[in-house]
Amino acid sequence: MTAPESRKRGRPLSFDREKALEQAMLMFWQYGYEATSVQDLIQAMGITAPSLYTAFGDKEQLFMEAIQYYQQKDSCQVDEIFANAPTAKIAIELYLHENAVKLVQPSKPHGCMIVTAATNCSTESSHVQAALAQRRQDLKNKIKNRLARGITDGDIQATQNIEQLADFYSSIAQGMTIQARDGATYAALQAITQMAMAAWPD
Amino acid sequence: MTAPESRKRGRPLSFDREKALEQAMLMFWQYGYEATSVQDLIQAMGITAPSLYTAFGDKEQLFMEAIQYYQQKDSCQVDEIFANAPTAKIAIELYLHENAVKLVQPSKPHGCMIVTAATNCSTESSHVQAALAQRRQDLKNKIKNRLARGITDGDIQATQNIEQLADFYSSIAQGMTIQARDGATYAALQAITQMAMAAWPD
DNA sequence: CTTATTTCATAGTGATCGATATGGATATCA
DNA sequence: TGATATCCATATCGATCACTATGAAATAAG
Repeated sequence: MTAPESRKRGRPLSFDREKALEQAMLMFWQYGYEATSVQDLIQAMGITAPSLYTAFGDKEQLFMEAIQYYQQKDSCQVDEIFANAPTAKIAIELYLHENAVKLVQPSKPHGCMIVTAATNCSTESSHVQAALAQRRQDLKNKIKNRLARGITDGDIQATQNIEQLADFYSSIAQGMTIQARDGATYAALQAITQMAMAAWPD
Repeated sequence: MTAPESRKRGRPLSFDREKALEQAMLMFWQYGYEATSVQDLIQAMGITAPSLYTAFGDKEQLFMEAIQYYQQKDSCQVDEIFANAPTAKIAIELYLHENAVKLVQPSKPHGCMIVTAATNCSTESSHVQAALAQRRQDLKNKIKNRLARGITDGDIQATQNIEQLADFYSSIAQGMTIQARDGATYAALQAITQMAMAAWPD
């Protein structure tokens, strides 16, 4: 019962779709959604405008795919980190450390794309802005859930306000992004991580 | 030796320049430099395009004036806070508290304009971006100087790394800005402040 | 008054924005 | 082979971008 080898009918793509997507991601990552023009994109991707629109829909759909690609390739694998960490405190610390690594990758834009790629938006692309805000909320929820597991596991006291803790540590990650954008080194980001962990309520 | 009462010659301005500047600031604050069009500006300011260009130069000069106006009217008066605080720790705590107030003013855009107004910029306005980065650096230097005074005053141990402390607390302030943009309440921001102060090295 | 100076309102500048119509080129299918 | 499907290249769409040329209106100086 194997599915038929349904190969596509017409003329095949003359470019590597994933490589083109990666180039688009790098542009959006560095300049943000609106400040990156379609002209900029097709130049970086090495294709023509009609090719972009047939392969990716429009600028917004391309951006959404770029965001997805970014989360898969260039951001923290937070699910994995949280699942494997033995305690909530170690989970947060490992996350912040890994975050610091991702924020200052050599020959990549600095900072987190989810935080920076759609801060300045006109009303026409407010739903793009909202989509990124949702992803930031998703991360905060993941942090909160990991802290809740810490209470279940017994490594966090049940009296702790995990909502406030989640707010604090997601705020830390976001502050590190601005610092990275402004030229902070990996060492400086790790120092911020270290200080943030000093605020942990033991 | 008083200067002569040099009144301007031609037709006087038919609008309140400061009120127009304030409206422009609000637009830039909310949407950022590039995403705010001149059309948006003149509509909010209630003037025509030629009036804008005569009174403020061009879009970039208007933005720079708006930034200055923002720092005078709607951001923390950090110099005053730092000068009057008895210790470095109290100085930082008062600053973060006051920052939280400014980040979620009712009927004003949330978050700090210096952090958010030029994150997504094309290469053409990279110097606008650089100007805001410089102001963020200025703030970090002020924090560092206040911490250095703490060592002089004897309320911080001389062994403390004030560079790292300044990085951390400016990172906190910037993280709070993103939280405010994403809908954090005043109480939530104060909780972040409280946790950040728990990291203070006593 | 006349003259000089500055602002105002109308209208429109070239450039760039995101997106596409058209038709030829290249592939699979029968 | 012919029919069908998809992609590529050229050229261009209307809308919007920041900005301004033109001339009338409003003030001060002489």
